[in-house]
Amino acid sequence: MEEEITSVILSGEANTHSDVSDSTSTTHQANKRQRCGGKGNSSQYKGVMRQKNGQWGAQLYANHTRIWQGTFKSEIDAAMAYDSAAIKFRTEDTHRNFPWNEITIEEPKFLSHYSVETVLSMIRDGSYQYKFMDFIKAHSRNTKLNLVGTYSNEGLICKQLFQKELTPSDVGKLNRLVIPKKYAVKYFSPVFGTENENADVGDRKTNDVELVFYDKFMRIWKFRYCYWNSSQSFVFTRGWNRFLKEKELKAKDVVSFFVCECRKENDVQRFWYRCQQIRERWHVRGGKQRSCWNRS
Amino acid sequence: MEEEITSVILSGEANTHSDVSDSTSTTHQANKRQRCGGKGNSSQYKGVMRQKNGQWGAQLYANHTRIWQGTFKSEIDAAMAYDSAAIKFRTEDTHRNFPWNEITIEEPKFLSHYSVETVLSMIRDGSYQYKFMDFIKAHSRNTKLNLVGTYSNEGLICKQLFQKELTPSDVGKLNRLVIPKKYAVKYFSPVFGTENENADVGDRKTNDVELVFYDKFMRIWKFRYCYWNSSQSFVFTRGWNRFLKEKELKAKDVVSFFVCECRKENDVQRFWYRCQQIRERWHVRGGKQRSCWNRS
DNA sequence: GAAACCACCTGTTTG
DNA sequence: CCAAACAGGTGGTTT
Repeated sequence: MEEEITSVILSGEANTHSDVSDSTSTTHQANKRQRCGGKGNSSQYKGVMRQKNGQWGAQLYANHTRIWQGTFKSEIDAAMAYDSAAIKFRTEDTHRNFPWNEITIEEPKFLSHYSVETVLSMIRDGSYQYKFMDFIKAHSRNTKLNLVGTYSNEGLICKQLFQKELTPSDVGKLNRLVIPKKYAVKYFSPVFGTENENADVGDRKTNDVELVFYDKFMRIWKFRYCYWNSSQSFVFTRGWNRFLKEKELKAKDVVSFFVCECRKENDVQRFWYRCQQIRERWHVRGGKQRSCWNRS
Repeated sequence: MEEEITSVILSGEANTHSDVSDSTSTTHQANKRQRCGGKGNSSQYKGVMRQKNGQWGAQLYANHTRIWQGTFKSEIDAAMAYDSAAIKFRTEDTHRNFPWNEITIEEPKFLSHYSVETVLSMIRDGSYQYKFMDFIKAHSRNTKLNLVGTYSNEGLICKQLFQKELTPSDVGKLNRLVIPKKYAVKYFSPVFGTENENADVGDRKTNDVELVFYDKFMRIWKFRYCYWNSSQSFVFTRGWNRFLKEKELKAKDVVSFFVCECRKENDVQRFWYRCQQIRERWHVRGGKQRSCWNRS
């Protein structure tokens, strides 16, 4: 029984029809506000603070100088940006927001290839995580990708929401995953801003959001989640193809979705979605599991 | 030589991308205005009058009470609605807009199954013709569908526009009939609203219209007629499959299109398209003909 | 120019 | 039985 854990963090951001730019754009609407123990503009993470516009800023001090890593829609993103910058600007044994794992342990080596200016630039424009993961992937070939199953998810409590066995269409060229309606309305309705049914405040309901996940390697995955009027179905579209390819998903693999809470030093709870794929291609007992989280 | 005459009336209505509702909706744009001898708000048909919005209303009086059958995009539809209601609300020998034929002769029996309220409701929401034709189909089984060829088309003068031998693709699963370009531009250009080439008046050219036909049984047929940029071809799409199945069309059957005028008591002319299918499946002299009309 | 993406479309299946 | 849902498609547009 082979098992692979892929942690994915999701953040929903609404796309308007007039804003279909790439996700690296900063013009997207902010995430849905969530009062997850927010005490003013503070954060549970070091170097992270709430911005007036609802996003999260990351900064650190080195040599009595404030170094700004930029603003992020996700508190997690900001905390990770802090960690990355801390490796470059401070010592490796400085305080971190996230414990070292089999991925981040490679980060100092990755960072050594770039100047501090380049690192800051990559962090700010959002390309950092992609490039770091490319680096990891390139090097994981040498280690035969045996990174699977070694993730320590202490402090993480996950509850499965639903799962789906992938159809040939889900893994085909249609670049879409059909989310069964009952689960979509049950778990993903809020991301459309339709949780408030009597939306008479001109809060134009959108049925087009981008869900941002991170896998267990903190690799970022973005799925466009939308509703197709014509077929009356809920789907993941943009980004799903890439996920299929990289994870080598096949028909009859099973994707499970979870919601998780992450407990840190204090008792602040963070809510996540998590998805997990169980490969059952040969109808034998063996399988392969991946999982991802999705922050609501 | 078997012959089947299928009369089809066409009305074009433009689809906008913001209006993809079903055709029973009343939100579609009105048909292209046509000055076919319209004297104010009058109609050549009894009980039919032009509405301010360009549609056609139908009403009749029974027991000194005005009974409103609703508004219709097609003058013909309104006239037929009057006829149907007249059967229910008046005597069967009252004045009719259309002479009794082998189809409408069954209409009193069909109507006897419903209350007057139900009949009016069906007429108004557009479901009447569908249900009546379902009734006719169900009963035509008993008569072995020998309704063909008995249609009297007095007052109807048809001129063939073109014809096409159906290709395997036309009758396959592609759900489209390719309209040869020379015929499309010659006879169907107006329905795209591109007859006015220098359309600088903001008259957004559309290449997506729904053509509504009625067959000889006054059964409704709707074809989406559009231009495919990728293949630079004019096609019937939505609705074509249903037509194929019901008419049991096969490759090498021939479809002919006509334009017809319908002369009534007065000399008002109505223009129609008419299409006709000639079955030549076995390469023998025998064939089967159907025809349909298309109102421009 | 290819691949991805998008907004539709439809025939089967099914609770 | 039938409307809803969805698996499996389309042409067109963007990247």
